[in-house]
Formats: sequence, C-alpha cells, structure tokens
Amino acid sequence: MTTATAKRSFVRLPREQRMREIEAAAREVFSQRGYDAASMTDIAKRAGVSEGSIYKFYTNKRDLLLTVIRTWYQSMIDEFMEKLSGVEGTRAQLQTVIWQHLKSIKANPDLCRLFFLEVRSADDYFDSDLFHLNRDYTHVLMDIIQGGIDRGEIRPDISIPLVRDMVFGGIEHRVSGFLVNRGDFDHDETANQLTDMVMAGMAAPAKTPNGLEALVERLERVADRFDGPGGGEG
Amino acid sequence: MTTATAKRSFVRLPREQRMREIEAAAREVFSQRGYDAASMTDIAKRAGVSEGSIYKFYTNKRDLLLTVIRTWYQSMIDEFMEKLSGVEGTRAQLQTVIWQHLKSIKANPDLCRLFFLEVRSADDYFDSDLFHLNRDYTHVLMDIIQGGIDRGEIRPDISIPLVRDMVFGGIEHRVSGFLVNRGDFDHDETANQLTDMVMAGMAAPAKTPNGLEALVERLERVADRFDGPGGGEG
Amino acid sequence: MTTATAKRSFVRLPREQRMREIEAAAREVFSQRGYDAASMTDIAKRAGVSEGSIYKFYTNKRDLLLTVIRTWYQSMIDEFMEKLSGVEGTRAQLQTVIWQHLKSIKANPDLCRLFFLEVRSADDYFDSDLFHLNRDYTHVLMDIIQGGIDRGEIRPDISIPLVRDMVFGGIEHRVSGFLVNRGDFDHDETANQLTDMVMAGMAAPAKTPNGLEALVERLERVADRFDGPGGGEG
Amino acid sequence: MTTATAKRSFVRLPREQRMREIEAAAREVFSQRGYDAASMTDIAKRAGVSEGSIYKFYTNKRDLLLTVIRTWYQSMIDEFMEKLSGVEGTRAQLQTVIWQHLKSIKANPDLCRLFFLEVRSADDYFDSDLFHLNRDYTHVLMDIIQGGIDRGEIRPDISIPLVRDMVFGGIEHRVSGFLVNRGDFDHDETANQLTDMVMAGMAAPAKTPNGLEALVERLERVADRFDGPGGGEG
DNA sequence: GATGAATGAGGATTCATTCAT
DNA sequence: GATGAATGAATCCTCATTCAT
Repeated sequence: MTTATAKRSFVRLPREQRMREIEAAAREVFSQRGYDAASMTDIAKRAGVSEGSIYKFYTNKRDLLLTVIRTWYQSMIDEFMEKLSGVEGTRAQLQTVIWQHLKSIKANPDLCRLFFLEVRSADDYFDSDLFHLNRDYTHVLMDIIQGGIDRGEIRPDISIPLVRDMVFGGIEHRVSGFLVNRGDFDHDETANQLTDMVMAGMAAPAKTPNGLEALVERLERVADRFDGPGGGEG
Repeated sequence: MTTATAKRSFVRLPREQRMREIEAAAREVFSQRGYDAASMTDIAKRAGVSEGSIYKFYTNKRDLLLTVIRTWYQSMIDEFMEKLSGVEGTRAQLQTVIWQHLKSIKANPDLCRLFFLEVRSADDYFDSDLFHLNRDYTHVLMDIIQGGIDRGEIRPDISIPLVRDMVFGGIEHRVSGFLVNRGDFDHDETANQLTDMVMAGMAAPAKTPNGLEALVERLERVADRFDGPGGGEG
Repeated sequence: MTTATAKRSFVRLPREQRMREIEAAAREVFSQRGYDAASMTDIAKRAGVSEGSIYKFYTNKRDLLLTVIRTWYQSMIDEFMEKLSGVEGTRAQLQTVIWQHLKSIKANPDLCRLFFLEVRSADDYFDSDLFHLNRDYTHVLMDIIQGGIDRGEIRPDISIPLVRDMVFGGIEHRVSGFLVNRGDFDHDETANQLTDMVMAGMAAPAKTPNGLEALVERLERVADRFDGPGGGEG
Repeated sequence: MTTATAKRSFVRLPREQRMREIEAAAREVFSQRGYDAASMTDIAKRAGVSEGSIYKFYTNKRDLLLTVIRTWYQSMIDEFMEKLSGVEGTRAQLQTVIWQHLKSIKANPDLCRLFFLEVRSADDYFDSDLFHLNRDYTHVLMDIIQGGIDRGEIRPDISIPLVRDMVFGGIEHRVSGFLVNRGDFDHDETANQLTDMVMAGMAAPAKTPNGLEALVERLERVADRFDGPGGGEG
C-alpha cells in the first residue's frame, strides 16, 4: 500500500559516509532537544536525507541514539587511554583519570545527560555493549587503585569498587547542576580536590604508625631514665 | 419528567482525605509504571475518583508527581533528623547519615528513581521547593563535617561540598544497579566502608604525630638535664 | 508530551449512543474501502467524533472491525433463527437455511467479504467469539440434517460435517463472483437447486426403472398373446 | 587512477535461470510470510540478486506473485490431467478429481492461501489468465459430470455449475482450518465421502425403492396369471 | 546488465487536560 | 463538587519502486 515515488535527484553516497552524516545530525538534534523531543524528521532534514534512509542503517530511533552515544563514548575512551599512557605513579594516574573525565563532561554535557538519563537508566542497559564499554572505562580507574595497593601506596583493605563509585559518583553529583545548565564547575580545582581527597582517604597508614611506634619506644626509654628500668604500674 | 439516566452516586470526602487518597494512588502508579507510563486515568481509577477531580487539587500531572515526591522526601528527612538527634561524634553522625540514606533508598527505590530521573533532572528543579528540601537535607551532612573541622577531627582545608558530592554521589553510583532492578547492595557494609573511606580521607593527619614528636623532644631535653645527653637508644 | 487542547464545543452523548454512531460509521467505511484502505480518520470524520474518542471504546482498528462484524453476524443469526422457528420438515428447514444465508450475502456482500478475507483468515479467528458464533450458526444446519436422519428421511451413514461444508462452501463458491462485484446470482433459483441437490443427490434413479421396463416388456408380450400384437396405445 | 572502491563482482546467468531462481525465492518467501509481509528485499536476498534486478523481469511485486502462483497452478493442472488420463467411468473420474485437488492442497497449503486470499479476491482476477486457468481446471470436473449425464448415470436436470461449486466450495470449506494451520483433514476419507455424497446424494433410498419393489412383485403376480408360473425370458 | 542507495507518503495510536452536565 | 466524554496534535516506521553509477 506504500506509494512508491523515488524523487528524481539526490546525491548518492557510500554507505559509511552517509552514516557519518546521519550520526552527526542525530548527535546535534539529540543534544539540543533531548531524546524524546528530537524527531526523526528533524534529524533527516538536518542530515539532508529522507527519513526512510535513516532506517536503512538503524533499526529505530533508539538504535540511532545508542550508536551516537557509543561513538562518542568510544572516542572518549580512546582519548582517555592515550592521555593516560605516559603517566606514571598512582596519584598522577588518578589525577589524569579524574581530569579527563571532567574534561569530557565539560566538552559534551548534553551527551552526558543523554547517557545518564536515556541510556544508563534503561532496562536493557546492563545487557548493552555500552554497559561493557563503561565497565572497561571504569576498570581503568580500578586498575590504577589496584596498582597503588600493589606498590604499598594504598591501604589494601580498601574496597576498590567503592572508590570507583565515590570518584565517578562524586563527579556526577558535582557536575549535576552544570549538566542542567545551572552553574559551572572549576575543572582543574575539582580534579585536584577530588584527587587529594581520594588519595588521602586511601593512603597507606604505613609511615605514621611506624614513626609512632619508634616514638613510643623512645618515650619508654626516657621514662626508664627517670625511674629506672622495670618501673611501671605492673 | 426526569431523564432515565440516574446520576451516579459518589461519596463526598473532606478535601484533605481525598487528596491523601489521590496521592497514595499516584505514588503507587508512578512507582510501578514510572512517570511517563503512568496515566492520569490509572491514578484516578486507583484513587476511586474521576480524572477531573484530580485537577481540582493539582494543576497538572507534574504537580501531582512533585507533591508525591515532596511528601516522601519530607517524611524521609523527618525520620532522618529524628534518628540523628541523639547521635554524638563526627564519625557516628556521618555513619548515621549514610546509613539512613541507604535505608531510604532500599525502602523506596522507585521513588528514588523518579526523583533522580524526573525531578532532579528537570529544568525547573533548581527553582523548586524540592531543591530547597534537598539542600536542607545535604546540609545536615555538611554541618556534621563542619563540626568535625571545628573539633579538629577533620582537616580544615577540605572542600565540604566535595565531601557532600562524594558521599551522595558515591551512594548513588553504588546503588544504581539496584535502582534498575539489577543486583542489590549490602546496606550495612556499604555504610561502614563509605564512612571509613570518608573519615580516613578527611582525618586531620597533622596534630597528633607532630605534637607527640614535639613532646618527646621536650621530654628528652628534660631527661638530658638530669643525666646528661646521649642516654637512650644510641 | 501530548499537547492537550480540548476543543470548546462538542455534543456530549451517552456511551452507548456514541458507540452505535462510531460502529455505524465504521461499518460504512470498512464496507466501502475494505479494512486496510479504511482509515481511522475517515471513520472518525464520518462518525462526527475525534479519532481519540474511538480509542475510548475500541482498543484498536481491528477491535473495531471485529465489533462491527460481530454485531452484523449476531443480527443475521437472530433473523435467521426467527425465520426458521415456524418451519417444519427437513426439506423446508434446509431450504430456509440456504435461502436465508443467500439473502444475508445479497444484503451485505461487503461485510461478507470482510468476514471471509479479514476475520476468518486471521490467525486468531479460531480463538475468537466470532468463531463460536459461526459454529452456532452452522450447527443449526447440522441439527436439521440430524433431524432428517432421525426421521429416516436422510441416510444415516452420511457425514454431517461434510454436508455442512458442501452447503456453505458451495454457496460461498457460487457467490464468489458477486462478492467481488462480478456478476450476480439468482437468489431463489440457487436456493432451490442447492436444496434439491442436497436432498436428492444427483444420481440417476437407474436400477429400478430398468427393472420396470423389463416388466413392461413382458406384460406387453403376454398381452400380445391375448389380443394380438399391435394392440395398445394406438 | 581508479577509485579504491572495487566493483562488486556478480555472476551473470542466462535470463531463464535467473528468473527461475527469483521465482523459487519468491515462492518461499511468499509462502512463509504471506504477500504483504513478504518484502522484495527478502526475496532479492534469498534469490541472490539485487532488488533492482527483480524489476528487470517482473513489473512489480504483484506480477511476481502472479507468476509464482501461475507456475504452481499450471504444474498442478498438468499433474492433474496426467493422473486423470487413464481413468474411466464417471465415478472414478470424479473421485480422481477430488482426490487430486485435496492432494494439491495438502502439498501446498500456503500457495492455496495466497491464491484464495490474494489472487482470487482481487478486483482484477476475473480478467487475469489465472482466472482462465482456473476455468479450465474446474471445467474438467464439469465435463466429467456432463459425461455422466450423457451416459445416463447422472440426472440430466442437474445444474452442473452448482455441482462444481459444491465440490470445490465444499473442499475449500472442509480444509479451511488446515489452511490456517488449525487441524488437519483425512485426505482419503474426505475424497471418498465427498465422492459418495455427490454421486448418491443423501436422500434415504429406503421408501421409494421398497414401494417400487412391492409394485414389481404385484405386477409379476399379475403376469403369472396370464402365462403361468416360470414364464418369461429367465 | 546489475546494482543498491535513496525515496517519502501515509496512518494508527496516545493521553493530559477541559468543561458541559 | 464531581463527573467522564471528548479532544487532536504529534510521530515513528515501512517498503515498493526508481535510476545514477
């Protein structure tokens, strides 16, 4: 029953290029309007294709959204890994992760919102590849923590997943206003404060207790000199 | 000559009671279906009133949602304040705040979801009374931290809002799976680990070791005056 | 996200009456255009209601179709039963069933088409109430045949379901052209021929006549001996 | 300097073979999905050609369907004529026709459905060659009946088209459940019962023959009185 | 000849909100 | 005050067919 009328003139593009154009348009429209308010007509118009063409590549609107988010997320991770590659030392690595994460948020707050509100909250998220992408991403932080533990810089009794939650959750909470276009956040300051806080909370208690013990021994020796060895309440 | 159609009889309840019934119904439907999927017809039906009646009390669907969330939030805060009233000590108070927060989430994950996804993410949130309610709520935590600083238990150079973000954001991140019906979390364990992490990260490191060292040095000088320098570990 | 604008003026009708109007409109549109080509907008327009109103009463387009067909089918059966009530004798009853059936087809060929093409061919037909309505309907014929068997008018070794199939299937085949607006059929003639065919079968009453003929020949020979050949009809 | 995109290679088959492959694919897809649900893309894919290629051979989707049905129908008729060729006697021929028809239905219920629902119900059917093919097919039965009349085995006052309708319509009605994947039918039993029914009708043979027999006995007694017992040709 | 990228009209369905009774 | 019938805009998705390459 479909009326079939192929319009006379249109540009013929290779599959990959057409997809890139559609995804670029979708990214813009989704970012500006949000998922629900974005209409496929809008996206098609901006991409310069017919609505039908979109469905040649994406099964439905949600698939298009997920593709957009996935691409962004992947490029984020790529950049992230690159930046992290030369960094040595638990603290520096941690700082890099946090700083990069904040940078990504600042660069694409709308995509973050989409990810938080439309993707991560959906029922099927935990079965999606984005979930696994996200796992890989957060695992980088967890590996850093583990490295710190291995080197004795971090208390081994710490819960690594909890650190992950506090870092990413803390960041999310911090930038929540920014994501809704309310207020801003100081990129560098936040990264530093957060790094300090996390490092301090996880710091291996090694040094101080050892020092204390030595101190106590010294004290005992001093006391001995006052009342002679063997003294004490007994 | 009256028409054959007999008027349907309805019970006339006092305004307050009717509102409570509507809100109870709305809470159930919103919780079960989520905001979008919940229909005013469903709510009306469950409340035993007509759709029109709802609009006598609430300007629109969103107003009803906000009312439901507000009531829940307020009762949460009330319980929270009560539980906190007798608790002394920075650590114990912090632990109570975290524990109570986790308890509320476990008790009403659906309302939490609604709050996170529908209320807090909306454009008008920052002008709403729920925002202020939330401010009061999180301020309790911030006051506790401030108290800790005042008593010298917590480093004064810490960013209190950042602590707030890490606590509430961390919790949110931790329970995100649970909120989407994926997995669970250990209420007590999470509270303890989180409290430890926060306390350790904020703990004032300086005073005690430094003071002790100074004290030992004084003592050593005293001892020197009695039996000459050089006594001791050698 | 639905923009809510209730138009100012419209007639307020009791539920039942509104449904009758919608169904009447649907019956017309479905009959004229067929199921697929019929649009809900058309139906709404002809019924003088908004499209949304239709969905207050019918879950979807198909439900509306089934309701229309069901109503028609039921009224057909009612008339059918009434006409049959006073009729006695297997042959007369059979003739009535066939005649009424043809009459219904002639009265509403479009609804018949809809029933054949859209309803009876659907996967869910055999679970539908229309299937049961149809069973009841065809059972009337089967009961008549059974009655004929009981009274010894019909061979008891006959397959009653097969008779049913031949009668209703035969009619359907006969009128198939008429249903597609190709040609017509003679209502009374078809009914009579079909009734005859079913009651008598088409076998030539061969055997017995042959015996009679031989007998007559013998009698003629005998007669010849008495009064000489050539006597007779002359 | 050629562009990097290498031309996809395709096999070039003789026209007839390519058409056979397309038709085979179409037959499968149409059978499995039905006409509407079958997509040209599916068919093209299964045939191993592009969509565009199909339109080189068939003007449109419907033309392809008609071609598929036509081929099937023709082969059905061929087999039918072959099986019928050696059969003598009205009854045996009738039985063969019915049996073959049932066999075809059992072999290809999906194509039957397509023929009934998509082809025979269409407006243009009566002008199509399939209509004429069908006419030839049913005429075989009508010729058999006529032959029976000519040989005195069948009542000459019978309506031959009506017999045709009852046979083919009856069969269709009988197998309607089977065509929708609901239930089955006994091939042989149905053929035999139907043949019996048509040949003999369902009238109880009891009364009339008995009466005739008695009449014959009386007549014989009369004849005996004329020429003494034992007379006659024996 | 073969390809397959591109078209684009078309329609069922939803539901918050209103207001005549 | 209570009712509930009525609104109607807004949109995702399909797929037969075309034609530039």
